[in-house]
Amino acid sequence: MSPVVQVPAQVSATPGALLHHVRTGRAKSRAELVALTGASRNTISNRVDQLIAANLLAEGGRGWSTGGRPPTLLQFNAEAGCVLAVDLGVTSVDVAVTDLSARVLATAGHPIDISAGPVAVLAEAERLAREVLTEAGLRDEDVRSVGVGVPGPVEFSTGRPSHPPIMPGWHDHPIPDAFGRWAAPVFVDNDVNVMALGEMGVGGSVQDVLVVKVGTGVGCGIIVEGRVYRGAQGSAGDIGHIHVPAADGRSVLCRCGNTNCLEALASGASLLRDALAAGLPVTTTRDVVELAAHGDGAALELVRDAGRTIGTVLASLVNFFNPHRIVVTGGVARAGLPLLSGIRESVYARAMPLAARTLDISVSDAPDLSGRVGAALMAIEGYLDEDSVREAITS
Amino acid sequence: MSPVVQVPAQVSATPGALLHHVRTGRAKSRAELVALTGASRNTISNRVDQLIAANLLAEGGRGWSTGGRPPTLLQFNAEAGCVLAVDLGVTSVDVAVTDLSARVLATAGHPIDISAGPVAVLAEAERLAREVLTEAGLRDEDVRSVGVGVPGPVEFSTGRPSHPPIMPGWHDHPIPDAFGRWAAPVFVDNDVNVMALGEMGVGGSVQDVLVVKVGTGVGCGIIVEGRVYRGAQGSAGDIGHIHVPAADGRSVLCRCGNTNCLEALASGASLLRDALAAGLPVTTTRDVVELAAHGDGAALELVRDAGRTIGTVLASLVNFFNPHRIVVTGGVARAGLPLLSGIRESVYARAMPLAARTLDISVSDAPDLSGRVGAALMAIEGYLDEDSVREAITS
DNA sequence: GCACTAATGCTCAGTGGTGAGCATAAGTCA
DNA sequence: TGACTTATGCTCACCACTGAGCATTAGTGC
Repeated sequence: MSPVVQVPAQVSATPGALLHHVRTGRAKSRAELVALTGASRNTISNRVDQLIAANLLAEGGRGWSTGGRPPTLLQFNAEAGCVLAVDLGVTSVDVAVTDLSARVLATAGHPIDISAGPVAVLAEAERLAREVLTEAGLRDEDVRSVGVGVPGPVEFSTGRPSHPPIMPGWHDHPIPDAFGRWAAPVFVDNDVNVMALGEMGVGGSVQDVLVVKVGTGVGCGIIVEGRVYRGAQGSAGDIGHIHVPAADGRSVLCRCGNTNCLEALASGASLLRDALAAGLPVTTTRDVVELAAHGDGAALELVRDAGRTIGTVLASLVNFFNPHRIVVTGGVARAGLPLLSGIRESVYARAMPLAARTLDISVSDAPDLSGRVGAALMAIEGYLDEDSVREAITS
Repeated sequence: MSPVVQVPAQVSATPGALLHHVRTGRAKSRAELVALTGASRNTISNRVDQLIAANLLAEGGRGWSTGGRPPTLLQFNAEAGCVLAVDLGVTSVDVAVTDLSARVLATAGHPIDISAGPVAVLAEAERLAREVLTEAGLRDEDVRSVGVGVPGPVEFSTGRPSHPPIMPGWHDHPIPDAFGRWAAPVFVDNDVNVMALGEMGVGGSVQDVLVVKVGTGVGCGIIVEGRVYRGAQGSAGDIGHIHVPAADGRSVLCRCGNTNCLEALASGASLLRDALAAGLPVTTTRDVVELAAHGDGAALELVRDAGRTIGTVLASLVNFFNPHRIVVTGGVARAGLPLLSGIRESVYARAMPLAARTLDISVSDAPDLSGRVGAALMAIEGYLDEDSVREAITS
């Protein structure tokens, strides 16, 4: 007898699922939805009608004929509302309004110090949110949900930070309350998880992906089969304090108290420290990255070296996790190729060929934006879940 | 507005799901199934009747009253058939027959050399399978499915090894065909994945677990939310060739051609090599493990040292993956505490406290058996899937 | 023994998805 | 233009699950 039969992967046909299939482009017409879900034409037709009545879907002309009547194309009505996306960083807060397909309609940012505490910082975030809404010509009632990324561990279900090491005073603070002005659900998560969503994009395929954020520190978002993986305590992806043997045998003290943590040797903070030590004319990490991007030899070598160090850790993780793809983002990722080539050098040298051969390592297209886009996607997914959609079509 | 509302985690109520809930002990009566699944009493009652008629469930007396009529207890009929479990090792093949709750009814093994090729080895496995069936007093028709664990990468859907490094001649060989005598589906997977299932047990909770096999080589089975994680090419968990800096700065050549791979420094093979170099009276890895288990100082220190080395790698993986639990199994795991304490020493010293604090690191209760039990569980899960159950109750 | 409660069985109307069948719309192909 | 094909709409018998209601069984507590 033959072994396992390939399961036809029966796809759900609930209203929310149908909407999702159209949004992600997996189906563009009623007929494709029938083929994809296996549900009857009747069911699909009725539900699509409901979704159109609820203004979530719209008919958009005719498609290409394949020998008979061409299908009526369906498209997601991304203008049926908007979401607020908040990217809380260590030194700045960035806010955007996007439509329901995460297209940025307006954005604004402001330098802050995260250690100023939640009240001051969140007040600034709320101010910026009102500002971008006005700029985009939207009203408070248009806001469907709010997504917030923060640089530390968060209890996702309550939206409260959980003993964040670099956010003094934020522990257990109810972040959602700051956005009470909008009668909308607020979703809060760690910034690397949020960025991981941003890098997956709207039609994020069902894949295993690592999103490495190289900013002031180093973190990693983990996507298992298209969904964020959080681990036992929600601290999965915390690779910044993995122990790394320094190439030259030196011992570097990390802010966590140990020596030779990954982010003590290769991060925005370490780049700045080493650049200053080398006498380069810089005052911020951004300066170092800019220098490297403009081809300054010393800065370039520093960035490439950081890449090599990160790559040694990623090589181990590639063997262990065997991802389809690794995306590098965060402030230092703006340096682009020098960082990437350093990472690739180490990974391809040290990871097993089977896992490394088809592995795609790339840098984010817009490292600055991925936090906001990810927060928007988180908010959109949260808004368009099964329950909300059901509610929308029955009311 | 409040953030995410806790989802009531609606549990499936299909026949296969009901069976699963009873098997795993999540529900013990019709009433509990109603409460667990949210389905109507009617539906549950009908389906349970069908499952009883199909001989998959049985009523087993009355439960404890909570003030009214006590529930009629349901139990899984584990004697409704048996499965064959085959554990293919590098130097031996072990076969067991188990009932449908993975209880071993009979088992047998035989030394082989995996490099003798698939035809000879699988013939021996088939012979042993017939032997254990006879010993357990079972007939060929009682066999519901077959599970096979092999020491190398496998394309799960076809049951064929995929360029296995230590199984010359096995590439693409259709292992299921060797068990054609039994009109039953054959499931084949990598031995660490199989062992991971074995360590999870029948009622495996929905958790994130790493199962580290320390045998001739070192491998790792990954359980994400209760299910085996395989990665992009199915090579996830291949931690044997992660690069490790040797504590004493020496450089050890691995069979893969690189230096200082984890399994070059800490594995059954390296233990034997180092024990021989130290002049210990041993000829196999098993001898070294026995010596350590009996308290020989030199062997003990070798094992503990291997544990420390493995622990350095696991410390990184704990930060990255944040598992609930790590289970150590395989031949070397029979050494028990010395290996475990070495691993714990490194992990607790180097992993982040948040992830390490509640982490449970333990050694398998029966390292020798976990391959067979895991193969049996894989076979049972494969047999009792939704489709098979549906077929069983309608025929 | 009696009131109460919980688990289960059975019936029946209501609801929603299925599949077949028929009709229609809007293309392609010869 | 006419035959064919595909996408979609609509109707209707059928079936499975639901939820309410009623009955029965087998415990607990007084």
